Amino acid sequence: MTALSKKASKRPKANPKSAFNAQDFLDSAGVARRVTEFTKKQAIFSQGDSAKTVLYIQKGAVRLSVVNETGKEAVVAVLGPGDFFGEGCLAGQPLRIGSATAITATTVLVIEKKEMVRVLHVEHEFSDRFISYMLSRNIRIEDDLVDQLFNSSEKRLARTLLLLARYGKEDKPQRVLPKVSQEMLAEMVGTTRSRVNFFMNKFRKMGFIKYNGGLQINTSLLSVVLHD
Amino acid sequence: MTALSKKASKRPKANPKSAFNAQDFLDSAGVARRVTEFTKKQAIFSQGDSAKTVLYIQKGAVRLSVVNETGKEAVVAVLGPGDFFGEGCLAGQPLRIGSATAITATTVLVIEKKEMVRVLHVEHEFSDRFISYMLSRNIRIEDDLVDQLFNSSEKRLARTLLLLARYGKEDKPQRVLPKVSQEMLAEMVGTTRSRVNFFMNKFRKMGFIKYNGGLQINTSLLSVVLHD
DNA sequence: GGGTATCTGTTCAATTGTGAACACATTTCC
DNA sequence: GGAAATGTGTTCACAATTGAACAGATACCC
Repeated sequence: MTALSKKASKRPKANPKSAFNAQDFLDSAGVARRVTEFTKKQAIFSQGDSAKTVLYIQKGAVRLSVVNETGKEAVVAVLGPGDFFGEGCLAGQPLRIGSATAITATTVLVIEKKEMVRVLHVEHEFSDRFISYMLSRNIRIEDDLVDQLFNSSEKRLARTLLLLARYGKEDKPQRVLPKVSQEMLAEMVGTTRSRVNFFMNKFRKMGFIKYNGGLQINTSLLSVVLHD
Repeated sequence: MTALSKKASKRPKANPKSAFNAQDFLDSAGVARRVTEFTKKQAIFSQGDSAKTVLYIQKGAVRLSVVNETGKEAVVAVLGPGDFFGEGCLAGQPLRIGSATAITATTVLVIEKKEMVRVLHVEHEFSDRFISYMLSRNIRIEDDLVDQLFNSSEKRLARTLLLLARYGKEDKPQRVLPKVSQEMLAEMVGTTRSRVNFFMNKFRKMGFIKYNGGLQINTSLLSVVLHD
C-alpha cells in the first residue's frame, strides 16, 4: 500500500433491523435525541473530533473511513438504515477514531452518550436490539479481516462487488448498482486504483460484470472467482 | 497469501473486566452454566461444529483461528480471562466459523445460548457488561483490520510484538515473553514464516529484541518501527 | 540417551502489488 | 458552453511478498 489509496473493506446490509424501529422506540422511551440531515458527501463527524454521541441511521448511507499519517485512506464500513455508528464513545473513546461521511442524502438520529447509556441500561428491548446489532457488526468486521488475511486483491474485489450487488434486494441475480468509482472500490478493497482497474477490465472481458450506464454484476459468475 | 500460513491479528488484553466477575454474577442469577477445563493445545471447539453455547474465560488463554479451503490458517484473536467467545451463535450462526484452542491450561464457563439470551434480557448489570465487552472487542478487531489495510508486514509484526509485550503487565519496559514460535507469529501477523524470520533477525540486529531463553522486547525502540 | 517432531536460519525464483505518470472521457458547475 | 474536477484506461519500473526447499538447532517423548 502506498500514498492516498490504501483502503479497506465495506459491508452492505442484509439485516433484519426492519423488525425494530429505533426511532419509535426512542420516542416512546422519551430519549433525548435529535434528528439531523446530511447531504451527499457531507461530513457527519471527522477523525479526531470529540466523541460524545451515538448515531443511528434512519435513511441513506454512511461511509466510515480512517486516514493514516501518510494520508492513505481506508474505508472501514459502509452502513445503511438501521445501523448505529460512533458507538466507540460508549467504550470510553474520547475522540472519533475515524470519519463518517454521508454517501447519499442521509437522516440520522443523534443520541447523547449519557442518554444512550441510560436507555441501554433501562430498556430491555433496546439493549437486546443493540446487542444483536453489535454481534452482527462484529461478525461483519471479522469477515472483512479474514478476507483481508486470506485473499488476494482480485478475490477481495470480487467479494466487495458481490456484497455491493447484494446490497438491499436479495432476489435479482443482476441489478444496476449506483455509481461507485474505482478509487472508492480501491479504498474499500484495500488496494490501489490501478489494481482495481486491471481486475475490473478482466472481469468485464470474462463477462462477470457489465457497464450499462451503471455497473451490472453477474453474481453467479463472479462468485466463481472467490472459490479459485 | 498461500498455503498453511496466512494468519491474522491477535489481541492481548488490557481490559477492565476485573471490576465485574461474571461467574459470581451468573451464580447469583441462577444461570445454567458449567465449568470446563482444557489442557494446553486442547481444542475447545472446531470450525464447523454446531454452535449452541457462549463461553467465558475464567483462567488461561484461548486462540481463535480460521482455516480456509487451501489449508491456510489465520489467527483472528487471542483472548484472556474475562473475555467471551463463541458469541456468534447469539446472532444466529448455526455453526462455529472458526476454531477455539486453549493456548495454556484454561478454565471456561459454558453457557447455553438460550440461557445467555434470557440473562442478557433480564439482568441489566450483565447486559451492560456484555455490551461493553462487545464494544471493546469491536474496537480491537477494527484496529486489526485497519492495521492490516495500512501497514506492511514489518509494521504488523512490530505491532503484534508490542501487543504481546504489553500483555498482562503495563509497567515493565522489557519482559520475557512466553514461547511464541515464528510460525504462530506469522499466523497472527498475516504473513509467512520466512517473512517473520527475516524481520525478527532484523529487529534483533537493530537491538529491538533479544533472545535470552525467552523473547525480550525493547518496547520503546520497537515502537519506532511503527511510526516510520 | 537417542530418535522424532518442532523450530530456526537462510536462500531464491516467481509472483503480486505499488506508485506515478499521461491521455482521454465524463460530469459538474458557473 | 466551456473550464475544472473527476473518473477511466493503460503502462511500467520497482518493491514487497510468497512458497518451497534444505540444513542445522532445540525440545520432547519413551
